[in-house]
Amino acid sequence: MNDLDKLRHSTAHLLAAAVLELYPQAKPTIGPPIENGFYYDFDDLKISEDDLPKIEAKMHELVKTWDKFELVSHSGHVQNPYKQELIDELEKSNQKITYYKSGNFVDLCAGPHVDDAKKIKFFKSLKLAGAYWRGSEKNKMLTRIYGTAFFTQKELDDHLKNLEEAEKRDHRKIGPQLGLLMFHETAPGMPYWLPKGVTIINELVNFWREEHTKRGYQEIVSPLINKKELYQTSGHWDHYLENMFICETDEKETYALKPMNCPNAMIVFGSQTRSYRDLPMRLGDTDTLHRFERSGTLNGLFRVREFRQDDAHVFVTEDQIEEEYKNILEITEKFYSIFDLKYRFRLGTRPKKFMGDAKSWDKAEETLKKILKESGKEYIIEDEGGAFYGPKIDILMKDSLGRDWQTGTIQLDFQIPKKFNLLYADSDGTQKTPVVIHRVIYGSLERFIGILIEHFAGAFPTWLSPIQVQILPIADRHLEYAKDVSLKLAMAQIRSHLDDRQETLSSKIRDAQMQKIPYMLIIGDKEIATKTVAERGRSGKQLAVQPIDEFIKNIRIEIDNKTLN
RNA sequence: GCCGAAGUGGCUCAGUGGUAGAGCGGCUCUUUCGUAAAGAGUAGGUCGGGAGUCCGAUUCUCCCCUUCGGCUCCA
Repeated sequence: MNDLDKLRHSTAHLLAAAVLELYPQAKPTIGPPIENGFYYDFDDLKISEDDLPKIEAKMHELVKTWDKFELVSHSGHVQNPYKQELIDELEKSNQKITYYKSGNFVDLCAGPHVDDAKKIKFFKSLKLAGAYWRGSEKNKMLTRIYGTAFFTQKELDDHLKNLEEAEKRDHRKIGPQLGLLMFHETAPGMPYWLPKGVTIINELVNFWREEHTKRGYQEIVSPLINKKELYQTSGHWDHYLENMFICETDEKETYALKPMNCPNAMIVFGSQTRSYRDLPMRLGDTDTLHRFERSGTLNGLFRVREFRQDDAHVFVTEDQIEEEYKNILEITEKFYSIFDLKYRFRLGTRPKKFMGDAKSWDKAEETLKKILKESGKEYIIEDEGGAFYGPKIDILMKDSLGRDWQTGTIQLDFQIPKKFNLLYADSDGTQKTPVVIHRVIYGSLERFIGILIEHFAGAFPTWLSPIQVQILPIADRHLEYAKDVSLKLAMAQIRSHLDDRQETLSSKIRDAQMQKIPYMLIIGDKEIATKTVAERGRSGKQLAVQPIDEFIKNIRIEIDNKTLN
């Protein structure tokens, strides 16, 4: 444990001590340090966020009486079933049971702590939450208090300031402000994409389509509603029924709204006899999916019930797995570097509830590990984190608040092709089952756009910006020339908007600036006289006064190269 | 789904047991302006929905919906 973690863990003890002073009936459970802070969970503690300042004040008061963290041998907690459960487990596994005492507060604890309690000085309680005992939904829900601590006031202030700054990048705030999307209470978790948001979706999909066509991908569109038999065959009905939208009809058939594309891709592959010469067969699609996510999990664009993926199913022979994975990792690097996004990989291994035999799982996991090692990229392993049909490599990203989200995923599947009896004729004349690689690079377009909004704080690179150029005539007599400029931009397929309101130039600049439009073209007497436009960037910088054709030439290059700015 | 919190004009937010208020935005008029907000006037809200208590509820109570912070889950 590093020093900061020690400090935070010690602060968690102080928090528990303060809570017990104020609420003697509360039962402390556990209180570890975490990334950026610590928490402590209590049972029988009914408080609201308004009580946090009171607890914090008590902590400041108590810590004055604290000196050192002493290792003691006796228990301070009588009648605490949570602590007792931990003690019983430690005894069962013959582990040492230790307690730490500071002031009058004793806690079951493995340590370590800061050497001097006086170091606990710069801390803050942050928020209140519910959390299940030992992380299981079957257990009782406890009251969790989150807090953070630092060694200096400045570090604490900086951290709190960063949190505030991050909130300003929140896609749920910026997205609607920029007119990209909205939500309505009649469709929880299902975004309405407004014209500007659709522009971004289309640009992302166009880019996806171009890059994948080059690499031998073909595109399909398949039914959004299918009979439940399709999902019984794939195994999804058994594994994910509670997360599917079901459609009842007048007839006996039960249908379900498509929650993922794989079964339909299997149908397409199986619709004809296939040869090893057809492989790898790469079938992509961007169909709309619906998943009935639990209400409490919905979160802006990051967790939705309706979304589109930049999906593809690649049918390969076993020999082709490695090379195909490398191709996909190359695509991943291309797609993320173009936005300057930092990502890392996570390998998910065989889950408890899995399909197939353990041996082929082991083999598949070994293959993926080898590929990850060779990629040279940072990766972590999540035990039992695979899909029910195979191990997977996820792409992880952080949002503005530092929360982890999965975007892309590349999954290996030996099982579902078997379920669909997929076959191809091999070179030796025998029939074999293909392996499928399920892969998305953006992940869901919704989540990816959420990440992009926060990453760029709304100031998208020009190629993605819904409006690339705002034309600002200074007075009405400049309107006619401004319209000519507007037309020229349109001819060059540059998205522009002419601000023809009777407002001052400053006011128009302010509005364009707040909409994060990459370029403003200001048009007044001078520009008309010299047949030019005056360019202003959203950074506030005044750029060249130049002929419109020259501006178009430059911005065209920037757009075509997908330059970051 | 669970624990906790919030919901007042398009947006940001005041406010009260006696039938709602500001700024911005919108609209109209005036202004024709040179790099982040010109001036005046005007419209706009069944105070998230339903039920209850009360002479009277936006305000108090209960239920529901949506959203937010977490937990759990995530093909």
